[in-house]
Order: sequence, then structure tokens, then C-alpha cells
Amino acid sequence: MSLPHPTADQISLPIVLAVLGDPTRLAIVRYLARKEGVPLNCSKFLDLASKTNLSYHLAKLREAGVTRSEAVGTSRLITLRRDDLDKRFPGLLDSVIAAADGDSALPAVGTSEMEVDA
Amino acid sequence: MSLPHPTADQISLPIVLAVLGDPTRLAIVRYLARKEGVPLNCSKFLDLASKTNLSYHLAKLREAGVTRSEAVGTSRLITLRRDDLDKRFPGLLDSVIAAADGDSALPAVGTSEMEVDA
DNA sequence: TCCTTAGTTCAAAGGTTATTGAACAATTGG
DNA sequence: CCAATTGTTCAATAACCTTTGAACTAAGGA
Repeated sequence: MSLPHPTADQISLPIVLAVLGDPTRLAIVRYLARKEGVPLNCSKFLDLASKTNLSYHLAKLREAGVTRSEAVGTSRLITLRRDDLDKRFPGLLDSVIAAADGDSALPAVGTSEMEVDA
Repeated sequence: MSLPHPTADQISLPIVLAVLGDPTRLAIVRYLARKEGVPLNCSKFLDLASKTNLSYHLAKLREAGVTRSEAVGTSRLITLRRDDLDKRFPGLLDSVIAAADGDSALPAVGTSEMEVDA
């Protein structure tokens, strides 16, 4: 873990909610939840935003404590901080993801290129 | 119900999350959840923000579909739209409120003047 | 009718957010 | 070493958010 992350107890509910309130970031989190346990690099999200913009949104998610980013080579391996989020806000992440999955106004996550590699 | 409200299926998850991501609005929702069933007028929230500012935040909550505002005389009676939120996003509201209650960084809700009248 | 109470609307200010392209750094493979 | 790959930083822009005070509307009571 190379980049600055908040500790579990520094994670703030209003900030988490505000960060998840952006459609691009919510899509990133849904994507991560689908592939839970598998660290993904930024390029997996290039269909959601430009490279520059992704860097911005991924930093927001990391700073809020929603994701963990580890530098490996020239890549960043990104994972959901489910353990810390569940400890801090039990049930919240699951109900947000379930709500997103049930919201027909949001694009379905996990089509075509999700399966190109594991 | 006099003011414009979204229908249940117009309620958008990202908008709800973004709206709840503001500390003042989150406090209002916690307050409403504590007094669930009892319609509150705006003056009940004057310890959270100025009258003008409250008008702004309550409009945001109403437009997002989080609250219902009914005009009665010169008052607005405000209630949580728990029925619609639960139908649309099961468990979300409860986990947000529980998370807020468990977040020691947020001020405790429902002290002193909550009991002045029912 | 006049005043008070309850809340909204308006315009302005100041701040933050999202997005972009260009330039940059760092690692890795040839 | 050179070049490609991955991702970040910077500056700029446009949009949106929050907060404020002053002015306003609408209802209710004396």
C-alpha cells in the first residue's frame, strides 16, 4: 500500500455517501464488488471515464476509504475496502450495491469485457 | 401534498446518496427517523441551519424523494418517505441511519429540545 | 385591518466538483 | 539505452453547491 489511505476509524459516513453519490464512482464500486477479491487495475475502468478522469475518481474513492490502491510496477491494484466498511458501517455497502443493481435507471454492470480475464 | 415531489420510481440512487452526503441533511434525516410518523415543521430544525439555508436543504431532500413536504397553513409538515425508499432501495435507509448513529464523529441527534413537544 | 408567524425566493459571493488536454514520472520489455 | 505502457499532476474551465441577507408571500390571530 503506497498511497495515502484513511484508517478504518477515520472513514466518515457523509464523505462515503457523497463519494458514492457520483454515478461514475458508483459504477466503479459495483464493478469492484462483482470481482470482489480480485485486484483490478485502472485500465479495467476505461469504459467509464477518460484516463485522467479515472485517476481523479479513484483518488476520491481511496481518500474516502472506499477503496485500497496498491502500486505494483506501473499499475495500481484496486480493491474494495469491504472489511473496513462493513466494520464501520454494517450493511451499508451491501444495501448500496443491491440498490444500484435494482435501479433500472443505472446501466447494468459486468457485461462483455468483464470476462476477458480473471 | 403541495410542492413537487418525484414519484417513487423517479427516485435516483446517486441523487439520494449525494443528498445524504451533506452533514446538515443527514442530521435532518436522522431527526425525522427518530420521530418517525410525526410530521415535523421546519422550525424543528433551526438548530441545524438558518431559516433560509434550511429551506434550501429541505428542498433538496424533497426533490430527491427523501422527504415529503405538505403545506398546512403557513407551515410545512415534513415526513420521511420511508415507504417509497424502502420499496425502491430495501435496507438502505436503515443502514445509513444505523451507520450515522454509530459514527462518533457525527453529533448525537435527539437531545434536549427533541422532547419539548410530541 | 394590522401584525406576527412560517417559510420561500432572489441575487450574490465563495467554494468545491467534474472534466479535459498537455506534460510528466516510473516501470518494464526489446 | 529506447520505447511503450500505466498512471499522475497541472492548469484551465464550466458547472454546481452552500451560505448569506434582504425582500417577499401567505395564513392566522388580536
